[in-house]
Amino acid sequence: MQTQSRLAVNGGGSGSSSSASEDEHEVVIRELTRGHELTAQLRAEALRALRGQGQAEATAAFILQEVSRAFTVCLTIMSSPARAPPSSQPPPTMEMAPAPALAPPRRSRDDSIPREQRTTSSPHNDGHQWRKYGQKRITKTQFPRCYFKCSFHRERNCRATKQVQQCSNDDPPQYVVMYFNDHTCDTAATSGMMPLDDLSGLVMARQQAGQAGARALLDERGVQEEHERRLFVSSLACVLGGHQQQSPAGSGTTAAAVAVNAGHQQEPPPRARTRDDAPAGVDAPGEMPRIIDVDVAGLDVMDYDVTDALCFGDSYDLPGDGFPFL
DNA sequence: GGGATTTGACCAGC
DNA sequence: GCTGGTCAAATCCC
Repeated sequence: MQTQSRLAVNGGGSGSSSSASEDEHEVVIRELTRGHELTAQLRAEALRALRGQGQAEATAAFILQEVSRAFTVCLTIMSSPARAPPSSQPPPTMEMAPAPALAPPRRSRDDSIPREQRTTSSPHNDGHQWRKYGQKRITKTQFPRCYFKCSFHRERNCRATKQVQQCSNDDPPQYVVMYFNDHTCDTAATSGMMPLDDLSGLVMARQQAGQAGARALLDERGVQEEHERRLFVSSLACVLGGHQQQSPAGSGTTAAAVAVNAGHQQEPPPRARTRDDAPAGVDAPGEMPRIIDVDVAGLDVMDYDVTDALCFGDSYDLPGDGFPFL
């Protein structure tokens, strides 16, 4: 995050006083808070103005949701103790530059503050691919906690992790999902030929309903989500390009959607590998800059920026309760 | 056979 | 020493 980086540089390397850093820190938090509030107001106004306009309404809602989410993430990071302005710490020197670690450092308990936390009945539906790497029974809790890493943890050195813990036996059961570290893989579920939901939910589902039931669930959801995914990509292309493209019966794809889908078929993403595979930091062959060739109105649409999250992110349930940050 | 999941062990913080 | 987070060998599944 650039703001963080600048602050870190200014606060440490310039030799400025700690009080100046504190002021700067407060200003950043205040401005972020104001930005968050204004975004909420803008969203209300936009949705009122675009009410009943279908795709435009959904797109505006999604974009503003993402803006709001960015503010939330920044505020969470800036408010965490780890980001507190230096007070009595000596100014860092050049020798304090991060040394190459021999082993990936474990997360200290001070860093155990999640960048995001939510309670949901569908912990799997967050638009990313996760791989379970552990499960632990936590004392004084009824249900075990499951630990997930981004599937691209090794390939792209993505440090994003999440923890999923069932918190109630309601129907449907509720899960507390905590997210740690941001995705650096720049990859959401759309990039994969994997099932369109990530596997964490299936893991939980398998534990509860048995594998046969989970497979049936996957098949059913896969068909439905594939259909909805195409509709969303189609809608996005229409909105961005100002085109009102007819959807062929049963297809629901546009030229842009076809381009997206064709691209993925030509370049199937590398599947998640085991620990025995390529060393970390080595990109898989065939990786390419992640710009989807959506040739509408001359726009290049970064896949995560819009299309991924629109198709698979939290806003997948648009326009219902998919706006937890507003 | 390859990849994902399970699960006991290990490690670090408190 | 206890607890939570992660590792990695074993196992499972397709």
